Amino acid sequence: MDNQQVKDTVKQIFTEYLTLNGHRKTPERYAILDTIYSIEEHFDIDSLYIRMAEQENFRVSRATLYNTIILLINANLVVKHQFGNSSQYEKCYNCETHHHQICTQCGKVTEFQSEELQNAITNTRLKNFKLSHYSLYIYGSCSKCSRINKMKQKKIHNQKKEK
Amino acid sequence: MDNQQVKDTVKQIFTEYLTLNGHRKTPERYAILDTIYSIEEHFDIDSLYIRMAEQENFRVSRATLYNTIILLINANLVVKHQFGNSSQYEKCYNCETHHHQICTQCGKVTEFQSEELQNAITNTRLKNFKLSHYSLYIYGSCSKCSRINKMKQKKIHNQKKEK
DNA sequence: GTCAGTGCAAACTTTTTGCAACTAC
DNA sequence: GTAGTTGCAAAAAGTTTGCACTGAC
Repeated sequence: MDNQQVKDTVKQIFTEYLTLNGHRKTPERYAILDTIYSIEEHFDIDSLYIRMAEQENFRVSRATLYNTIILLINANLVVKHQFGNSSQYEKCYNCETHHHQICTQCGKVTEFQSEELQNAITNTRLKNFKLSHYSLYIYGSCSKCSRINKMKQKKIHNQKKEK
Repeated sequence: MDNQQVKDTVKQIFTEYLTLNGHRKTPERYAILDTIYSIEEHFDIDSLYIRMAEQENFRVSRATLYNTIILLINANLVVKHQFGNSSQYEKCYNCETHHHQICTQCGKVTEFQSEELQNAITNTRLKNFKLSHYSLYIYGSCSKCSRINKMKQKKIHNQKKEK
């Protein structure tokens, strides 16, 4: 499925969702959906706001962005993440399930896929709970920060030797 | 290990951490650690603040709570979670690893354990990344909200029949 | 005695809310 | 026409920061 096909499909899904729930089909809502499905990474409300204004030339208020994002989450077209200071969002239709690695030192977030993990999680039997989606955040040190740490430790080691 | 033993041990660990990193051993820091290890569930800064003031009779400023929590996270004695609006924290020494179920409708958070899942995650080979800890958040509907949803759907179904 | 740590208030950031104007239905 | 949406600005909520004072070392 190419990008335009995905955009058309999610537009359809969103339209159905809006109709079913008695919400109006405003140009703002479709413009926001379209922009989100042009973004490949995570984004927060502020960067979405700026992107829409600068790249798409479409001014919407932040309040509308917050409102619309909630609808999109309920329609299962967007997922919300909470690492760092502000909430991060991500399109989720037709996207591979992925997991997140978060470096606790530099804050860098990278993604990785693992079918095994995915299966292990979705096959877990949950008591009194109906799974809809999940987020796995793995915290630790990225290669860059690990290297810096090693160098620091070496430095301390050498200083002790000098004494 | 009973509760007091755990408290003593984490106090030791914290003392080591403070010494090693050239931080001072203030009464505030130990009072905060002690309070946190009296709390069984998740908590946020505000509820910790209130609990310390009301139950422990120990006034600390919120700023100090934020500062100290960072030290405790670095000392691996507390973990930070981010669901809902404010950051949630949790003691983590001598605690079973657990995973979180979050109801997307009522926001209720419950915990569950699964060794299989735990093993699947910790055994995952990560590229260029050194795991220190992780968080798994499973979103969906709790039994209560699932029941409400079913009733709603039934109602809609019946209404259609009437027409 | 010195400087890290604390308390307080102000500042800042992110998100929510109230209200008038607008527009999809 | 009407009620759901939008934009704006103000408010709220959570967190960080600057500064004077305190107390651990």
